[in-house]
Amino acid sequence: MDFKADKPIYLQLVDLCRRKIISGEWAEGERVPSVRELGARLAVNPHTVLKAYDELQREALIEPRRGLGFILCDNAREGVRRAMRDVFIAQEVPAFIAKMKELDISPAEIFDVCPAEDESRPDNIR
Amino acid sequence: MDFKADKPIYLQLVDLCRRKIISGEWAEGERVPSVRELGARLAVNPHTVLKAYDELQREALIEPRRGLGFILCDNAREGVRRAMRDVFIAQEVPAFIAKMKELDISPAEIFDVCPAEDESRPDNIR
Amino acid sequence: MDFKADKPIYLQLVDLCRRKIISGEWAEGERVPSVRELGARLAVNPHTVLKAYDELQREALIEPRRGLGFILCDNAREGVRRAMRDVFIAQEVPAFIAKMKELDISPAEIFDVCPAEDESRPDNIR
Amino acid sequence: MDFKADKPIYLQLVDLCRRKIISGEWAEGERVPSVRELGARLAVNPHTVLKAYDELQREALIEPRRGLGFILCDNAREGVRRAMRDVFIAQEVPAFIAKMKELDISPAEIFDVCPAEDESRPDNIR
DNA sequence: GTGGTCTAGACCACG
DNA sequence: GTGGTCTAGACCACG
Repeated sequence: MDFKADKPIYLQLVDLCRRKIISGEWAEGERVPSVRELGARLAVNPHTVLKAYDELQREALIEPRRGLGFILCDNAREGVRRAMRDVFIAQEVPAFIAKMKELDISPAEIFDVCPAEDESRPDNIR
Repeated sequence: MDFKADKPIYLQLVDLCRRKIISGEWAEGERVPSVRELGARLAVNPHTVLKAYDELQREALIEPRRGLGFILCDNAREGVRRAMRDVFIAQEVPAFIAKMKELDISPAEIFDVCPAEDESRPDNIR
Repeated sequence: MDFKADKPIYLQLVDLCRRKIISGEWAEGERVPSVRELGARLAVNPHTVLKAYDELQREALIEPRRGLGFILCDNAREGVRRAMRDVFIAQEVPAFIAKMKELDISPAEIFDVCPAEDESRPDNIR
Repeated sequence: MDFKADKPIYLQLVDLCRRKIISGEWAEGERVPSVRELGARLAVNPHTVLKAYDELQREALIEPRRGLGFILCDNAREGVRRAMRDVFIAQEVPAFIAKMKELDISPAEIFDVCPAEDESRPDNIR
């Protein structure tokens, strides 16, 4: 894992964890990696991992179990999914569209870049 | 102008200037606002504006004229446009598509959010 | 350290750092003094030191380690040495020679000033 | 004439004038170019030329003649020559030698760059 | 008027 | 502890 220089590592860790949650890699009700383990695996200070876990805890996605570590909360997966969808639809999509217009990029150009394997181009169906 | 808290003001200023350049609001070969003027207009310290101008200067978009201020370089507009398009196509579009898949969002949902006023979905008109 | 008045302090700091690099006083892969420490030692504002470090960073001589400070890059020593030699040979030597001619100063006069302790005038020894 | 960005134009003008004086291009007792003329020729603000002339006047190299402009003082040529030689010998030569040592550049390397057409290599004589 | 530099002091994120 | 950012204020050279 390589971290970008322009964003705090702990926030990039939060993103990473969210992705592990919605992908199901981390299962609800089970332990997530300890801060030491995750820190070692990613070559990051355990302190920094803890700061990311603090954030996840504040969002009620993980909770501490005395002597055990952190476990993934029930409904965490759906919770993250919904929250990320909301932000994506309400903020990222409009920003993306606005940037397309500003740069005068047509949808066609985007289809060229990303050939839309499946259902993304309606006229391909049937 | 309101600045977001999660990104340095001077970088947001760089973004703002780039937008003024590609929109043509700033004309090539002419003076751009002085650091004092832009700072006053945006309620930002001139020093912070200068830091943004330093970056634009490093990208060869503006150049200082002693005792006069900064001039927008020739080709700045096309240069910015091309650079921003390249980054958008090569990085932002793929990241956007990846996030769509990750969140299981179909193109249809995006069209709902952003009704694509004009040519972007020609086959839907009437 | 005393700074000359006709050159920005931060540029004189850059020169100073380059000299510490080529002399080996700063070792590759190790921390260089923090901006606070160097600032205190030289009676200069840490902000000014940071401005010098920014320049060194742009030249890929040092790189920041979050929360730790700056590290001297690998190959920094040889890189600085080569760059300084190139500039010296291509620009400073010709300018020096040109000035000698302009002022009608013979090489002999320079040897008088600078007796060339060792190998620089071998045929004169004994 | 192209001016370097890292040194005030008026000081570069002073250098230029000194060179015109020691080369004899400007003759003692005769008018030097007016600030307007020199400014136009070099594409520099006359105000800036005047600032350079102020400095030359302070060094007693030129003096104003009411209604005429400035004339080059008697002994200006020898005066400049001596002053520049003094600075060259006392400061620039030692700095040059010091830099050679610092960069580990031998006199031989300099001879390679600058083949010393005439008397600069004693063993070439006779 | 313009930018360039420097200081002093503050607050912050990071590790 | 570290660097990064920002402000306020000052002084300067330049044109």
